[in-house]
Amino acid sequence: MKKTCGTCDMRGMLSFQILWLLSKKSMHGEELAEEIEKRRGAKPKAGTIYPALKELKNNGLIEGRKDGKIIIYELTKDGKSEVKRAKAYFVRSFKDIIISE
Amino acid sequence: MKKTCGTCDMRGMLSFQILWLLSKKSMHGEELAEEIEKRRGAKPKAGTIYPALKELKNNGLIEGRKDGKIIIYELTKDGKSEVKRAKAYFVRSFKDIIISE
DNA sequence: TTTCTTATGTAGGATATCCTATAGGTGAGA
DNA sequence: TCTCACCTATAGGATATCCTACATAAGAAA
Repeated sequence: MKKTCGTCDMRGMLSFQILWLLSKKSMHGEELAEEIEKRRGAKPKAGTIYPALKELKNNGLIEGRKDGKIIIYELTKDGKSEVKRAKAYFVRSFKDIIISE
Repeated sequence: MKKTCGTCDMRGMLSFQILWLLSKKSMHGEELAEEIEKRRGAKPKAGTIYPALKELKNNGLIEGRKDGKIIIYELTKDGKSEVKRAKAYFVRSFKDIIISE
């Protein structure tokens, strides 16, 4: 994923954004990448998105079920509570930036 | 700064948050660290905040003026336009997370 | 069955964030 | 002047993100 923001690449948001997207709708990897592209302007590469999904799966936050050649990921119970926690932290940290529209 | 969020450490937001804070009010390093602590719950250490300030200065986005023993940082002209750009990117990327309150 | 396309996966490395630990500088007050 | 508190600063390294490049798998279509 290219550096879209000159000042800061806003790393460390990918896993959070994936979790949040999955809390709205179960999706497969490519679909997630496209949703992220809509928001960030750059599409995470395969080598970015799949390792991230693997990590989330290893942590028990998401699980995948095969559907033909694609794998649809959804939040686990732990994933659902984690996304709540993480979102609360995110909002607390950055809310005033967004509401200053 | 400790990992406050289990899922993701939300790295890469520090420089942006500094720029944004300075767009509201000129501040010195310690003050910035305290403002960030209010939002994130953890205070960036000296070894985090000063290298970040140095980098922003090297990039011509902020400048410091000595005032006794403290150095008050403020945005340069470039810094002001950069914070606008970066904020637009941030809002585009994450707005729907916050408005889903 | 062969080819094309799409989705998934991994190895290896570049880069950036952020930390611990340490040290220097400056003003305040005894 | 001497100490104390606070702010600033840097070296060095741990860690995590994200990439490029390559490889695998599986359905679609000729």
